[in-house]
Amino acid sequence: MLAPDPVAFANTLLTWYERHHRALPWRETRDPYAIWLSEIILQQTRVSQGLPYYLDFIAAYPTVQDLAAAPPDEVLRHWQGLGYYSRARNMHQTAKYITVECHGIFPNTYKGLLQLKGIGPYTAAAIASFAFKEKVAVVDGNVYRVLARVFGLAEDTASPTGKKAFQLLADSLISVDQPDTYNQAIMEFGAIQCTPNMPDCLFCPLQQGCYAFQHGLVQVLPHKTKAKASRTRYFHYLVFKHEQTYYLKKRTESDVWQGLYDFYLLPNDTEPALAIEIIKQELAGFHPPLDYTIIIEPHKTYKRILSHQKILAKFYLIPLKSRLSDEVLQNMGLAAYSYEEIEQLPKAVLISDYLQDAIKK
DNA sequence: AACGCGGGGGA
DNA sequence: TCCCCAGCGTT
Repeated sequence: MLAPDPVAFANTLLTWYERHHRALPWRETRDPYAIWLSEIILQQTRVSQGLPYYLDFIAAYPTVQDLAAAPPDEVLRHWQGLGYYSRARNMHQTAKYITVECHGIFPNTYKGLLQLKGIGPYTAAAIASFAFKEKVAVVDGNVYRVLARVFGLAEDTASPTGKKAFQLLADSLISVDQPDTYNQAIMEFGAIQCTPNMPDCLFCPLQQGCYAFQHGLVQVLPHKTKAKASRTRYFHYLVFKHEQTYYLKKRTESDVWQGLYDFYLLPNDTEPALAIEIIKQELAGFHPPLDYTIIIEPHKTYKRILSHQKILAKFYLIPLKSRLSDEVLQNMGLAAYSYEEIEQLPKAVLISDYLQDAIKK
């Protein structure tokens, strides 16, 4: 059984797309800014999860100039809950670059787009084709899957040589007349028809020419290297509270949730059994001495599963009888915030969950 | 080349 | 549980 020739392959996808595609707001525009935003949001993110964020973000920042002018914390606050926060930080940086250095004019070629921070091969191809009709093929997780199965391409999608092979094949297949719609079509086909598990092979228009289907390899392709096992981390938060204010800290280190706000965190990953002793030692070492009476030990452990680590967090509430001194705040990187101010700060879902429980009581 | 980076949903 | 998602930047 031969693989379909390029023209037949593209035409089959285009015909399928016409019938089955979803109506999505970023498909109704040629504005490179709106397309850029949608593509950044959809990196490693399902359409169903990203769509509400897209609508909120485009309403808050309708133009690249609006985004460029926004305060960083506010941008991250809109991104809150979506994860991979470097996407928002890089996007903000690039918005400022485009506004100032490019006078608000988007680079309009694949090569030019690739220079921008946060825009890699996939996103450059997506913007170049969708906004400017450049004939360059997108290669994302969907495309890997469709091409690996239909053409029997067994290269590892994670290796550089594998990536090259897929990009080469993808570029050889892209429609000359409709590169933009073709790119949409192959991704949509991967998302709806040629899914990771239980693809709908029975009613697939490419079934006859599909290498994987004909050879019983649908479950095997594409080849991927297994993800590393995740590690477990114990987070012990000291929640300093004075009257109606909490003391929070902006995360600046190279770690999860960079740029977001949380509480004072015990250094390293302290074993749960040792935590309370270490906390008492830390509190005893304050200059000037800390004005507190009790540490309220948590009964609950908050759990977050990230793709690469499992975080088990406990929050030790420390009600203060007087506010922390400026010296202590300086040393610990803390600042006081009212409930209303906290609501406006960008926070990881873990922190939002805790605050929800804590403030409700 | 390998690693780090979120959060959610489906099987 | 495990896998995967319209990937990218850093080391």
